[in-house]
Amino acid sequence: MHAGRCKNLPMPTPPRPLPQRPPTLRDVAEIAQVSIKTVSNVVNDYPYVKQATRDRVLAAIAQVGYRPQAAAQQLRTGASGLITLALPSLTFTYYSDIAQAFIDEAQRRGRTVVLHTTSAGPEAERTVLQGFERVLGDGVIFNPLQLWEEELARMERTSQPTVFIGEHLPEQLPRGCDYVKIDNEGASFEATSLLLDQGRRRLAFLGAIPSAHGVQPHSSGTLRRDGFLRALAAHGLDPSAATIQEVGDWHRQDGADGAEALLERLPEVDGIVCGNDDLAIGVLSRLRRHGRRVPEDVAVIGYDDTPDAPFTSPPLTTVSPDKQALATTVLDLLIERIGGYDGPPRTVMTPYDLVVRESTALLPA
Amino acid sequence: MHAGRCKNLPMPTPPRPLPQRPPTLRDVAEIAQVSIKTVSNVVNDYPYVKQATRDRVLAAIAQVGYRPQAAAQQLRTGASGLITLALPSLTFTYYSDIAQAFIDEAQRRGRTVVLHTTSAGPEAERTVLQGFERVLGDGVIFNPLQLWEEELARMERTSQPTVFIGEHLPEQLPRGCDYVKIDNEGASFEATSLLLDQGRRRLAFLGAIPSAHGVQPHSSGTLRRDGFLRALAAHGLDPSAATIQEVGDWHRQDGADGAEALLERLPEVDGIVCGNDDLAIGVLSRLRRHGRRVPEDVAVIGYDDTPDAPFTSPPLTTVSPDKQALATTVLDLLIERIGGYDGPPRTVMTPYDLVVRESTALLPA
DNA sequence: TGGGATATCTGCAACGTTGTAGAAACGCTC
DNA sequence: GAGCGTTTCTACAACGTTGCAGATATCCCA
Repeated sequence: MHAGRCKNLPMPTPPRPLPQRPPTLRDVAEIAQVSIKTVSNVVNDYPYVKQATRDRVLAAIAQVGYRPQAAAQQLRTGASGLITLALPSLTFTYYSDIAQAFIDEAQRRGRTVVLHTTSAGPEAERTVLQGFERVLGDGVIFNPLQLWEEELARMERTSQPTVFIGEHLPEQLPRGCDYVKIDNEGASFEATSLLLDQGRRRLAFLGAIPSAHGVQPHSSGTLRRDGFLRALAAHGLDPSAATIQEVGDWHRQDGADGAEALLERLPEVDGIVCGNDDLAIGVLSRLRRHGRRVPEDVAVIGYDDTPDAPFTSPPLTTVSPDKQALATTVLDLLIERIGGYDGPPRTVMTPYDLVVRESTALLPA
Repeated sequence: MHAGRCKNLPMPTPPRPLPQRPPTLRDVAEIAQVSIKTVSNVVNDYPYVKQATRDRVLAAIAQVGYRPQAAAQQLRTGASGLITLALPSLTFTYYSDIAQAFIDEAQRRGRTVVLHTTSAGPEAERTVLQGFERVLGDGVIFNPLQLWEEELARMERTSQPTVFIGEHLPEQLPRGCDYVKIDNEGASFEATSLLLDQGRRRLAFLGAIPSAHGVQPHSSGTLRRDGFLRALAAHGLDPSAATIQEVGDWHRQDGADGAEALLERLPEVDGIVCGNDDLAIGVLSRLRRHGRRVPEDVAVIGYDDTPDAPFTSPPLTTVSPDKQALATTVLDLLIERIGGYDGPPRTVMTPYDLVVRESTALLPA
């Protein structure tokens, strides 16, 4: 609360408190008695530097603790080494798993991941598409959930190199991007067939999301449901009579709520194919509460093979996408685009496995 | 394999293929017929710009899709708006939860999170301490696991503004950092007391990690164990006779393995306090396999209140750290330091709750 | 001994932005 | 209509780095 200001006192070099700028090439150069450029050459392993000079420079670097400033490098070279990963939310185990896979794989390639989450909704996703408020990273890995297909289809080209992951993107993608997906429909078909082959006939799919405003959120739900229906048809059942249980979202709690509703609609259900593992975990908790035995009375299948799956009660049969392969493929494509490749959009399918655990054990009968 | 080089052909402006640089202030200025600085003034809401000029500039900005380049801003101003979050691994639900909390809170403050994971070991943690290879963000939030206390104590000051979270940091911290912690010991005391008050007497703590090379990894385990032991003593039991079950790490699988070992050592166990929820989930799965009923035969308590906890079988009693409070507190401190504050290290304790669920239900007796 | 290649080092300019200082135009008062 | 303050705009420099084009010095071979 010191109101008065000393207007005329000439402050001799106001001692800048903390923001003591980190050492620069200039500082190193001064100590090593060489030009700035030579220091730069040493840092960048330019071969034509005498060993003696190199040693002197390296010593100076160590002495002042020099580290290159990413901002200046980026300004000069146009590349930041940053990759933006835009996911719905880390509170879904599936996404935190793939986030880790991407971080590891990026670190392995000398790149750093900037994480952005879009659980806020379509507004947040649109921000991602438009390239954020500031030009920051070299490219984006983007898993949209709520994005209107038409919106994406309208774009002529993405604002920066982009690789989409997830589901339900339009056939016709803008220029400047690629798309890596997982065969949801096929995986769901395979999972459902497993139950049908066991003789179970009163199956339900849990995980459809009612579409609001024409938005199709979690459209992986749609694909997985389609695979479910196709499997029914392939086994001679009538898909139009199938039980499709809607849920509010894809968290554990939604699975629990959905299970309550389902048990009311179809008390004799003997197999539930869930949209993901989190839903399945909620389902298991409610089946237990209602005294249904798994797998004796009801079989349950999840999707994602989250780290939880082997430890649920009983351990959960689930579709396991190859997250490592996903990360590798995506980064290959993205870095190629960052490097200047500008061919037409490419679509790549990555593999999955059906991991069979006790929640779908064969009936002793 | 085109070996020959055309030395003398003067290439007239080689058409740079993709890396078409994004529009700059200069481009906008040209279109709007004003100086670069005026565009900058408009972008930064400098008040002394005529409305007509402002409109013209805004139109030009929209026309070319101008977005400021973070790198140039950082170079000029010295601040990037980036905050580095260094965590062990997102595959622990606890860490992915707090990562999300930090991302949200940072987004709310107009800052972006760079995520770095250090599961690779002490080497990776040392890199964080040294400020990484390049100067990138404005500050770090760092949850070390394996860092030698002495190593940190030896530092005079951190290489950039830092807030530590987690456990077992030295009393004497370097300059330039703060420390936000959770009262692990107290929480564990309270959790253990809950079981003792129910009359359970053959308790075990599961989650100690054998220390290798003098390193004290997961030292939260130590604190939580200490609280456990203190509770025993406070209830008139002999802490030196307590059962402490070691585990290899703190994943679900380690909980499962630890439970197997524990059941062999102390078959009559009637209460297990686990180092975290993931361990508890593994424990529950093995108790079930061995036919032990929870909570009738054995009560189980976890730590972290991960999203799994309400959905385990039975739902898990657990200590719930206030992640939102953690994120808020940490960012407050960090941003204050980034802003130039350079006072001595501060230590802040954030609150927790004991969430009682069925895994510790009272015995009907 | 000359000529060309090779090795080692340097200065300059530019990347896009913003702080500073100041020029120019305007409006007001006496 | 001179003087002064306010509004509006601009030029310049600098942040730290690297590509480019050279300047020397050194070496090898004819």
